[in-house]
Amino acid sequence: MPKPESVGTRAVRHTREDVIAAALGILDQHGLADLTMRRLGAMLDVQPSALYWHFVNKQTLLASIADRIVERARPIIRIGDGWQETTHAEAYALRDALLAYRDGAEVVSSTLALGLGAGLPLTLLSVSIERGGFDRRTSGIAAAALVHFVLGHVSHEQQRIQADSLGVVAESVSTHPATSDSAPRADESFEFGISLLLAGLELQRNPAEQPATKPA
Amino acid sequence: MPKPESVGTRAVRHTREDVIAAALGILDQHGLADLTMRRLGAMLDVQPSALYWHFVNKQTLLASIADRIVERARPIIRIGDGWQETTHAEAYALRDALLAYRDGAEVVSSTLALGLGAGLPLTLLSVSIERGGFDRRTSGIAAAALVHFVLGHVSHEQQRIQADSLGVVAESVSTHPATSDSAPRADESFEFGISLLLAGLELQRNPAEQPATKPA
DNA sequence: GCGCAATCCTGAACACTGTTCACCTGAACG
DNA sequence: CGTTCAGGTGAACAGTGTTCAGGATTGCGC
Repeated sequence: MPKPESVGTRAVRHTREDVIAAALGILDQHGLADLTMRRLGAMLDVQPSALYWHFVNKQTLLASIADRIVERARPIIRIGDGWQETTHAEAYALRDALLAYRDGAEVVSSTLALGLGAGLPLTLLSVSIERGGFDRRTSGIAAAALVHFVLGHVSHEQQRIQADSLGVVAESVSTHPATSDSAPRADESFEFGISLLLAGLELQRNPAEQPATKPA
Repeated sequence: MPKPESVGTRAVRHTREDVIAAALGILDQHGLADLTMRRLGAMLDVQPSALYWHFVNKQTLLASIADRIVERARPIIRIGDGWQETTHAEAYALRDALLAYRDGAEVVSSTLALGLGAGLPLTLLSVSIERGGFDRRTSGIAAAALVHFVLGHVSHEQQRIQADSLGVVAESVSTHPATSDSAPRADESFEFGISLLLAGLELQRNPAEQPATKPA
C-alpha cells in the first residue's frame, strides 16, 4: 500500500516520457500559449518545480516536444521513386507531422531557430536531395530552403485554422490584400511552393535553354 | 520653442512615434527578449502603464515596429529590369531590412503570423511577380512562398549572428550535421534559395521539355 | 530483513512579466 | 475663466519561469 488515500489517481511517480506525453496533450488541446509549467504540473498532479527534475528548462522541454512531433514524419516512399518524388513525399510528411499537433509548426520553428533540436527533417531532406546527384553542400542549402518554406507555410496555415475555429469575425480582412481575392486552398498553395523549389532544383542540375529574362 | 525642457531630462511628453523609436532602439541594442514594457517605460522616463495610452497591447506595439522595419525595404530597381530582376531585388531589400535590426526577422515573422500587419512585402512581391504574366492568385502564392523562405532564412541567420557574438562555444555543434561540413555563407545560401524559387517560377510559365524524373 | 543511494517530489519563495484602473497633470483653446 | 484632451502616475492583479532546501519513495546490495 503505497498510499491509502482512496482509489483515486494519486502518488504515481512520473518519468521524463510521461511529462512529454502530458505536454503534448496540453499542446494539442489548448495550444502553445496554455502550455505552462504550472498547468503541466497540475495535469500530472505534481508541483511545477517537480518538472525541473526532468528538464533543466522549459526550452529543453519544448525541444523534446519538437523532436517528438518531427519524429512522426514518416514519408511514404515507393521503391521506384526518384529523388524528386522522395523529397516531395518527405516535405509532405513533415507538413503532416506539424499539422498533427496544434501549434506544431511554431514549436518546431522556435526550437529549430534556437538550434536546440528538431534537425531531423533537415537531415532527411538533405539526404534525399543528395540522391539527385547534388553535392552535400547544395543539398544542405536546398533542404534548409525547403524546411523554411514548410515551417512558414504550416505556421500560417495553423494560425488560420485556429482563427477560423474561433468566432470568424471580419472575413474580408482575414488575409492580406495581396492574397485575399480568390483565396487559395492551403494544400494547393503548399504543393505550389514545393513544386517551385523542386523544379528550380531540377533546372539547376540540368540548365536547359532558358528563355531570355525579359521576353514581354 | 515647444519644448523648454529646462536642463535636465524631465517631463517631456511623448507621442506614439517616440515610443516606436525608443522600442526600435531597445530592440536593436538588446534584442527582442529585453524589449519589455517596463524597460521601454524606463527609457522614456515614464511609467509602464503610460505606454498603454499609445498602444492597447504589446502586440500592436510590436506590429507597428514590424511595419516600421519592413517599410525600409526599398529595392534598387533599374528601369529596364524584368520581373525576375525586380522580384530578386525586392527579396534582397526585404532581407536587408530585416537584418537592419536585431531580431528583425523574428519580430516581423510573429507579427505576420498573427495577421496584425507587416503585409507590405507580400504585396510588393506579389505585384512584381504579376509583371511576369502570372495571374493574381499564382503571384500571391509565390510571393508567400518567397516571404516564408526569406523570413525563415534571416531568422536563422540572425540567430547565428547573435550566437557568434556571444562566447563561441562548441563550434562543431553550432549547426546541424546535415549542413555542418563546409558550412555555406549566408549570402550564398540566400541567393541559392531565391534563385530556386525564381527559376521554378520561370519554368512553370514556360514548361520546356523537362528531362525524366529518374535519369540516373 | 537493514541501509544506502538514486529518484522523484514538496512548498515556499524570488524576480519577473503584461495589463488594468482610478486618479492626476498640464498645456491649448475659445 | 473653464473645459477639453493628450499624456502620465502609482499601485495593484494575476500570471509567468525558476530556484532551493528539504522530504518521501523506490530499488539494490548485503
